[in-house]
Amino acid sequence: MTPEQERRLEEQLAVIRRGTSEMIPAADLEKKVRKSLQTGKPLKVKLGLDPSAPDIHIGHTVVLNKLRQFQELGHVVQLVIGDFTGRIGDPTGKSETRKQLTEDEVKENAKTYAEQLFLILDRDKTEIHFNSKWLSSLDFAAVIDLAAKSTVARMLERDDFAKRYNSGQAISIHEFFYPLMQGYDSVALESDIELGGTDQTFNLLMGRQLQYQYGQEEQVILTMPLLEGLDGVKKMSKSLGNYIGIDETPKDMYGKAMSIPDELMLKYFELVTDFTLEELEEVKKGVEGGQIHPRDAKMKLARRLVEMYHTPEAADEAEAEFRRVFQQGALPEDLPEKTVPEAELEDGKIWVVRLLSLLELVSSNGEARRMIKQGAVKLDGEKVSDPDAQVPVADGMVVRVGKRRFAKVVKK
RNA sequence: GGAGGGAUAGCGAAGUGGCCAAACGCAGCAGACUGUAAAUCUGCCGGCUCUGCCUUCGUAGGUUCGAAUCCUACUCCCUCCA
Repeated sequence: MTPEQERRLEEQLAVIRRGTSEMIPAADLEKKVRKSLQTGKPLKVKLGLDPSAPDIHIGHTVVLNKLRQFQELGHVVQLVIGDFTGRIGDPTGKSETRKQLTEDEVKENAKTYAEQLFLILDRDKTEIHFNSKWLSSLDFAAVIDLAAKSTVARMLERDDFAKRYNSGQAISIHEFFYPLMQGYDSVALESDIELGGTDQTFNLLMGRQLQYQYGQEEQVILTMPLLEGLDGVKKMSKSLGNYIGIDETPKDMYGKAMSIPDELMLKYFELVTDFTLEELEEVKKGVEGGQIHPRDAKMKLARRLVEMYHTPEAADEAEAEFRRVFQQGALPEDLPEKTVPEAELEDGKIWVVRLLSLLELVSSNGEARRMIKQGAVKLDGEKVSDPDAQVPVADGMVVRVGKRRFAKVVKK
């Protein structure tokens, strides 16, 4: 290698290392990158995607950002859409068997994925694969052959299998095939590197093992830390509702970012923004040393997120809005308008509870009563405290429930 | 194939004839406070025409003045043995 190549090797490794949780094995990574530099052949970096949840949130971006970095280093990304896996359905959720997807749905989801993914990834350096292409044609003999390449003991090393096994919960046989299928994807694509969250470690390792057994050079595993969601405890996920979607409105994105627990702030800075290492360090020191107010740091985070997925102007607006509504308790810029039919009125008046229901500010009359009793309801800024009150309705009246629910009345 | 255990509100989990619309925890919502939709504290948290009424404790029947609790059948889940 020329000194120039050595320098680039170090450069690449530094970028790759940043923020990663584990590299297995680190030595092989260096070997792969070295070889790529020498031969001029880009590395194939694989990421598996679940086809059933095509809404990307910033938790996903932890891994996606890393992929993007690989692309910037000249490598190629292999996205594997697990359509075959998705068609079988995931058995783990006892309460709800995951919906089995039709081919059309998978296609539709893949399209949605692509749209969102290319907000982050470079389209020209991305291959999209569907794993049904190779998995659906395996016959039973081939499946047995695949199954023979691992053991029950090995499967039980996987954390969630081990837990379920030990606590006497069921594990279906075919669940053992999930890691095998995912691993086989790597064989089919001859991947050099596979990325995933730390929870994927076992599956990723399976890819290594299978590649070895099928006589290929083994892929290197790169795991990224899991990002906790808005609750600060559980992994960010759509089903838990603790996520920030990358296609959310600036206002929501900003607000949600502000609602993460303070302790999580720095992790967000590191994993989901494009702040440089120096900027990161500065914020970290500032917050820890007390020079930067945690709220201001968080506002910076929220701002940057909006800038990344929208525009700086949108970020300005979102911030102004946040200040107005939450810091000053004022009304938001544009209130959703809801109509109240004249027929509901009697002498121009209406029962408050009924009004709140009509405006869809509450989910039931019971809730409306509760809100009123708790002093959360205001009509044009006037608190209403009697659940039985009949109130006059004026065109353009602003109804507010709590801090976040508003409606502007339009009579009809 | 045999034996046993289980199914309770969004989730987890108590409750084994009336005091159960059902403890408790989590999540959620509201209020206070603040430094923000953080943290903390307090309250609420099935529905309704709400000091009362109605519908809920796997499903369908039954016993009883009265059932989440007892009986019968069914469905689903789990464990152990073979």
